[in-house]
Amino acid sequence: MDGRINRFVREQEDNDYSPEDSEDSLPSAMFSDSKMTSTSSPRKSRRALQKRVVSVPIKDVDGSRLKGEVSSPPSDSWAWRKYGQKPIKGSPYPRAYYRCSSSKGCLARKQVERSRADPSMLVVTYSSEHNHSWPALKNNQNRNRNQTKNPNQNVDNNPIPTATTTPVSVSVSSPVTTSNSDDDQISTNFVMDEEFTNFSTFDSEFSWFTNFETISSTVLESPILARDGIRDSDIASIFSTKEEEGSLFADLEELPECSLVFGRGDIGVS
DNA sequence: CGCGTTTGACCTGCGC
DNA sequence: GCGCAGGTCAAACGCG
Repeated sequence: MDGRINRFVREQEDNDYSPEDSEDSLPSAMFSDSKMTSTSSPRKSRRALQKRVVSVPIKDVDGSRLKGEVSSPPSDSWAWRKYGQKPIKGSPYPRAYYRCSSSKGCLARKQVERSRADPSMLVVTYSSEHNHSWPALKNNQNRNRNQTKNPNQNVDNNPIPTATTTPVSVSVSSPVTTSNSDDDQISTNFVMDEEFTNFSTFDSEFSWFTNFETISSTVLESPILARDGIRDSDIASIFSTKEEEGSLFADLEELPECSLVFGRGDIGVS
């Protein structure tokens, strides 16, 4: 992985979920209530589930390891344990299911699959939130072990971030997408990436996390905004959603020193 | 030994 | 009510 790739993040709040606003690679059924939780956990309405959908370029993932299956999931700061994989109807690519293993009892989960619209992209859907703070070193050690275990396995690589300055774009999105296809949305993302803003970020895997954090607190995709242009007021209104999103992945706010770097605006990272 | 992945079976929601 | 499809469980196994 070269890590210097833009990662296109979309955030959705299922409160406003409608089938049209999902990835076409994410069948509507996945957003409705299902056995998302174990028998020991209260079952939520599928529509009540919060999730974040992230598109991640996988150009750095060599095809030999793919063999049509889900490639390595985008790394973030957490340890994830794969607990299932399913072929998805209509998609040549299976979907992999991960749960957070950074902390016992953490309900955070994510799904990883390749985008049907753009096989060079991975679509990662996060649901639930971490109920713990920054992963313990123990997990980093385990993850490091995983990296060397078997390169063909779907494991998270979670390197200690090295700070570099990389232009990273953030897509802007409204919770309800007007586009009907991934292609539309992705192309919109690219437009926005060029025009909107740059963020300093970490190199390698951590750029992904930076985007995640940034999106969490700021910007959503918006095909409408993308077409009509963005004003400061628009951005400000989008930024104002930070508090509303605070409950989801709230622990991301509890980052260690690196969280300063994740902030918006002019960030100098040497 | 602890943690990971793999994979088939099972459970559940949803559409018809 | 039934069948399908997505999501999860859990046993088996691998790795260091």
